Amino acid sequence: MASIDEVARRAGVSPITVSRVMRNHPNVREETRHRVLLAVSDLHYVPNAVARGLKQSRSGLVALVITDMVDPFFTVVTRGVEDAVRKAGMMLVLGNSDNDLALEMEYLRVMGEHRVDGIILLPTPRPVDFALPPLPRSIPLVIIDRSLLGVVADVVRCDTASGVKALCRHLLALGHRRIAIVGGLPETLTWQERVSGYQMAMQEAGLRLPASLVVDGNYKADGGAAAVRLLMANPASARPDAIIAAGTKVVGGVLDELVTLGFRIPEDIAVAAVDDPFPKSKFSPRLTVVEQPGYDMGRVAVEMLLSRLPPVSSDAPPREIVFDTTFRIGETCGESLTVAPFSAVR
Amino acid sequence: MASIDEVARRAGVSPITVSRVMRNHPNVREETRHRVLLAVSDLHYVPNAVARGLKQSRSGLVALVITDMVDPFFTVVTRGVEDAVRKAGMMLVLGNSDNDLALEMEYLRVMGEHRVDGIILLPTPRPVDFALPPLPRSIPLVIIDRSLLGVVADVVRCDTASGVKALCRHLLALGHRRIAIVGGLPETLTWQERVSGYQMAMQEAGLRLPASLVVDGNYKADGGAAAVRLLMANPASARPDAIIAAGTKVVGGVLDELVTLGFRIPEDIAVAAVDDPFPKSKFSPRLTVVEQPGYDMGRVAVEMLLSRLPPVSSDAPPREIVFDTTFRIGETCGESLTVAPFSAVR
DNA sequence: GTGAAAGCGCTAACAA
DNA sequence: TTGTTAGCGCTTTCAC
Repeated sequence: MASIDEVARRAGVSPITVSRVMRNHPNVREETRHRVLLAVSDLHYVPNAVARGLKQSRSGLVALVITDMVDPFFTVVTRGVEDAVRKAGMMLVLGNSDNDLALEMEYLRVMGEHRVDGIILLPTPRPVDFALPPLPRSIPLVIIDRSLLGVVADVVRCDTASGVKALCRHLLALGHRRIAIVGGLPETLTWQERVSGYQMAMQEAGLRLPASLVVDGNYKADGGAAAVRLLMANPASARPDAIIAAGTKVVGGVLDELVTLGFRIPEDIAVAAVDDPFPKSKFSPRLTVVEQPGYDMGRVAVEMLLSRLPPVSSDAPPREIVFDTTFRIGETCGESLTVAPFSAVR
Repeated sequence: MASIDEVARRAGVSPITVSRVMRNHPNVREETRHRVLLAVSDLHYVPNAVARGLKQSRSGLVALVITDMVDPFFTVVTRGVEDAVRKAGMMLVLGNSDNDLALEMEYLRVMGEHRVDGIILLPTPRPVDFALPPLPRSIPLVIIDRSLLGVVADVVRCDTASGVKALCRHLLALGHRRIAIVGGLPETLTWQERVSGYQMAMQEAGLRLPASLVVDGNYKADGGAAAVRLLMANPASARPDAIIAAGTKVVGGVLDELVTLGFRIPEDIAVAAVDDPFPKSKFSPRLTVVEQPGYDMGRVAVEMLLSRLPPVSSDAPPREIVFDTTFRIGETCGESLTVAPFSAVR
């Protein structure tokens, strides 16, 4: 593998001149530039970004540590991050923590060893008093989706409290009264936020619902299914007439379990969700959802990160950017029983 | 940011001793090790993987250049790759080429500059005679999902020809005769393979179907929708009675467009697909599909790559590992008209 | 417009 | 068991 010295020798110049040519430095005579480029192509020279990174103390890498990129919402967040990172001329290093705090810490450590220029973190749930170990060179950190108490970092998140509130109002307007909300992970602010949106809407409607209609989970499908079994085991009068699922995976478990138990949607029970596991699909079931703008959240997280990096290197106090959800009416709450866009299963 | 020299000074040893401690080299006295670790923790020392990489000519990075990680099949491939890379103690660098050949080349170049230890490539379609530019240090390359003519590399792919053949047999057994296959991208071997599986099944059944039942696309939703419009614009007798969609995105467009045009599935027309956009879902529409084992394909691609890296560094001739598809019967081909697991839309 | 010298932080090879 | 020397490939600084 040819190095800059070999190129320099072949072109009859010094290494620094080759360096200047490779970086399009203006102060190079046209004829010299030409000779250098010839040698570069002769030797198939490819600059070594590792050596450059060592010298310049910048790796050109941005890390994304996320819980699970397979969750449709996070997939889109990741894509938004990747596109923005590429447009900034950098590369994305990816790690899935799988909601494992130890693994997340391990990733942060290794990302630190690799001297990534910045880290975007979608944190796994943790004890509230859990401190983030110091990152090398105090690498800039942007937290996405969830907040982390006691950590100095920019935050990009979405106001799902309002979203869930809107969802509840919609369900109430449709005549539903015993509304349940299920599947979020205790200790996460996102779940607390969604529950509080739910409670605000109930209070506003003057309803006092039993706490048993709020069922914790783990943001996964099995938690949604378990919640359904729990709720629907009640006598008919004590069952919910609507269920709000806290996330994309949860809603899958909820729907599956309701189907398994023989309940019809929306005739027997309405279902709504935060985020759509089947975005862009026109066919059944078209879920009624509030959606977070995952792609833009990823994009903006990168922008915030870049503003903390040279040549900008803002040291302004941490900012928090809060997106709004989008409300999209589907068919799982009974709004459009007269429409039959899909008849696959009869 | 503390360097190894500062740690050495503080611990009263030489830098190489610190290096030995950090890498758990055996030849260090317990007492010395202790002193070093103390200094490490005092100074919050984090080894610099960039410097180490420069010295050792290994970056500890594996690149995945993929067309679009948002496609559910590729999402899972990516996850399989990431898990395997992490287990090997390395990091994943990710790039989405978006089926843009120039962007793919650009990614390969930059990955080369960063001296990634290996590259896993899910190639974007290209002219058959398109040559891959040389990678620096001849970085080991594993090609996944598609093959690339004229490139020396290991390949991991899936026998979708057999899968599609099985799908056709199934449709034929159910009484369908005018079977169409739609949505693959011309010039890709995957599409040629799927069409050939289709043709084998038809031949086997003694059917001679018009070539117009094979409709090219771009592996995206709009291509599937366009194919449906084209096919269903025919008089009823010339329309297909079954459509096989070539991929996860295509089947979305196919279903949507059929619904929009007012066709019922499966009463009016059967639909089947290669890969399931809604994996693991029990509710409607449960698609009849053949599935590729994306996670394992990603995992095995990494294993093949590792076998080309030190300390193994096999230089055996290129290998090709071919997975089988899994056949899963759903409800979109009319197999279970009597079952009604989901009634969201009536 | 071009180059010489020095050093980023680390580790391989060899020496003690 | 520990240290010395040298150098990975690049760019910064300063000189010419």
